[in-house]
Amino acid sequence: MTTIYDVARKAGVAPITVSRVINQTGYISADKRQRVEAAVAELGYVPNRLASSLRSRRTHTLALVLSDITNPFFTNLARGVEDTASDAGFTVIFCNTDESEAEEQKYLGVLLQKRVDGILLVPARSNPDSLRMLQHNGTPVVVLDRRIPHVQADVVRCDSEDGAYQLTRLLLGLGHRGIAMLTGPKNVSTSADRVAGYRRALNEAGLAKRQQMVFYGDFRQASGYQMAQQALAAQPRPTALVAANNFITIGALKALQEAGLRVPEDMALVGFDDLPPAMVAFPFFTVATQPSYEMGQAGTRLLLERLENPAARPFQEIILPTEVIVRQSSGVAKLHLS
Amino acid sequence: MTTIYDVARKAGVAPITVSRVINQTGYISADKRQRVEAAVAELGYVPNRLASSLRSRRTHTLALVLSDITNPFFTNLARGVEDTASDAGFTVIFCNTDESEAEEQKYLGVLLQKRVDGILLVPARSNPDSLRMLQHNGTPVVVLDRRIPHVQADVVRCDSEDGAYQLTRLLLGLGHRGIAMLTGPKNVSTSADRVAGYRRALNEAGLAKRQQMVFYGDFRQASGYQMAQQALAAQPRPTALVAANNFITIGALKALQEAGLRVPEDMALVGFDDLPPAMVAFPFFTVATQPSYEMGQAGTRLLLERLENPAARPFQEIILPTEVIVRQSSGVAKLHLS
DNA sequence: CTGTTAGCGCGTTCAT
DNA sequence: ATGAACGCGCTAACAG
Repeated sequence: MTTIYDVARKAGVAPITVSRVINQTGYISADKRQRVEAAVAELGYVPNRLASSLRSRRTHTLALVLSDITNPFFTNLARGVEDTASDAGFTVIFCNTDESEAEEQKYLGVLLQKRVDGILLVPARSNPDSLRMLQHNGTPVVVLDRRIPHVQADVVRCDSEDGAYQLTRLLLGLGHRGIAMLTGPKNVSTSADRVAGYRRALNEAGLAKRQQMVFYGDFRQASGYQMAQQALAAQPRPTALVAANNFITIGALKALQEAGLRVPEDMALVGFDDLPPAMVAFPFFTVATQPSYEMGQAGTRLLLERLENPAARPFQEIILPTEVIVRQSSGVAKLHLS
Repeated sequence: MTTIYDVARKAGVAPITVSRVINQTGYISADKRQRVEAAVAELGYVPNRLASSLRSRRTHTLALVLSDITNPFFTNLARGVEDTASDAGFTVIFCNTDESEAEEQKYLGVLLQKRVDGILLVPARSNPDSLRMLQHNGTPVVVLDRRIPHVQADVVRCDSEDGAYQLTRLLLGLGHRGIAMLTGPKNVSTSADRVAGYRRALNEAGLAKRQQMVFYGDFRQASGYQMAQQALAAQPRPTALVAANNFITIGALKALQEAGLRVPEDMALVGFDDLPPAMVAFPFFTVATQPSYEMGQAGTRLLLERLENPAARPFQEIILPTEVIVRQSSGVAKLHLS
């Protein structure tokens, strides 16, 4: 493998001069620069970033740790991260935790060993251990999508509470009084915040706690299916469902279809997260949509700033707005029809 | 930052012994192993893989270079890669080329500098330059999803020709004679192979070349939309469309809807690539589906084998089968109805 | 089973 | 504007 020394010899300069040309650092005379560049081309020299990173303590690598890249919400987020990082000359390592804290720990350990410059973390749980470990280690982190209570950190997330509040208000406005919430794990902030928004809307509408129905599961389709079945078995049976993410929404729809119920005629169904237009043949669901690409973008920018200037500014929390898109699945006013 | 020397001093052993404990290489007495592990824990030592990779010439990192992770086909493929790599102790760097050869070149250059152990490449074009460059450099590569003509390499892909053949046969069997193909770029093998399968089916049915209609675009929704409009303007107007991927299919559907045409009554529509069940409210499209997760899995296994044992076996080409799933969008027999 | 020596390829630091 | 010397942290190679 050819090294900086081979290039230096061929160009008749010192190795450090080659280094300076490659990294565009310091001033080099046009003459020597050209000789170096010629030698690089001739030898097909490929700089070894392992060695340079070891010496300079910068890897120009970020990591994105998330639950499941298979979910379009996270795919878009990942794309936002990658585009932004790439523009700044960084590459990105992706890690899927599948919402497992053990996987998360394992990956974070590996990433620290690889000395990534910074980490974008969608925490598997509200447990602060992982984040504390990273902060203790000194690796810059930005938390994405979710909060971790009682810990100071840079965070970029959406307003889950407000999104759920709006969705629930919409259903209330359509005359529904029996509204059930199908959500993810209790100790994931998005899950908890969406429940909170749901409860606030019902409380404001004067519906007491015993008229509030919350089902906890996880963020996958199978769970949505099961929770919807539970909701159908409840007495009194709800007339509307709020699903805490896209996969839960689809799972719930399947359960309703199997039960022979029409949406929205027999049961209204709304949910969090929209699907990209390029994936949907028949847009149907009323949703609270989150700007996932922008979230990845903003998080990466924040992280890159931190790298430039560690501890230059206090921790920041960026909260992006959710937007409700009304389609068919929420139905039209029931009171007036009946 | 604490190093292997700090650990060695604290444990009263030589640095190399620490190295052996950490990497589980060679035999170490239980006594020393425990002392080392205690020292590691006490100091919170995190091995520097930059240094170890520099020395050992292995980074335990793979790269996946693909066109767009936002497409569920590639997302699943990526997940197959990540799961397999992770199980083997490798991390994965993802790169989106957006089908641009320039982006591809740029990324490959960076990856070589980072000394990734191997590369999984979905080539942007059939152009062999990138692959040749990697092979010349000596970095193991596995080509995924697409062929690169006239170059020897490990390849894992699906049988695009056969999938398109089957889809077209299905339409022929339903009585269609005016069948148009909406495909991607001419110089991407999946695009070309699907055209070939389409033509073979039509040829076998005795439909001459002038009765074959092929529209070339790219693999995105907007392109599908435009190609469908062109197909609608053709004389005679086709009665069925074959789309070369999922995004083209959706784009085509939108164009048909805008033109006031019903699918499948006024126009049959079939395509390549299914969407994951968790994303689809109403399964509608008749498709040729590819096992994308398995493709990522198989490709990664092949690559890992190569790393273990460079040049131990000849290049391999694994061709996975496509499967046709019949749903509504292809319609039922027209001849019998009319 | 354990240790010694040396060097992977580069950039920091200091000098001129 | 350019260079010399050194070390980043680790493991290959060899010795015992």
